[in-house]
Amino acid sequence: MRYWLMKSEPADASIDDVLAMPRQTVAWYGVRNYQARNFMRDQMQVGDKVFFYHSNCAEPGIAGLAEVAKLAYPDHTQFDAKSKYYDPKATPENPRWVNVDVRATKKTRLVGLAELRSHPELDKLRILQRGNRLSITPLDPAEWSFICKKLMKLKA
DNA sequence: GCCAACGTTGGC
DNA sequence: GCCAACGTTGGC
Repeated sequence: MRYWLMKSEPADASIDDVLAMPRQTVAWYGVRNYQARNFMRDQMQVGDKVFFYHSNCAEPGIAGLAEVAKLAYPDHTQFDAKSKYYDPKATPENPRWVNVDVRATKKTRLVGLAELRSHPELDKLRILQRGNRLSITPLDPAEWSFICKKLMKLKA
């Protein structure tokens, strides 16, 4: 079992949006970064735990809990010429991009960047490193459980 | 909207 | 294989 933080732009898919979907599940399509793709393709297992992170929005931070619901499979948007995620170099015989399915399990209070940064225990968190832009990053178990404890408290 | 940081592209 | 130019990310 591994632990992940996955970024989503709330304008695209917020935690509320995903919780409102059938089976609270969404295909995590549109990842076009090789490192993030490789995490999904090579490491994610059904049942892996996920922090659902809101990025590029007024209040960036962890907004909910989720889990991996389906192993990686070809991202259908890479074949769709009308999609903004279309990749002309990808073919069904030779897909370049994959996605997992993610099931949202719970909306949490929002734990913003400033709060995350305030804890020395989270110094190594990938999302807090300078210049980090990866949309999918692993957490170690200690980081996961530390943040979970924070989420259970009402305030920072 | 700004801009720092980073990834990708493509000419050579 | 180098590296400059360009595009994207994402907090502020």
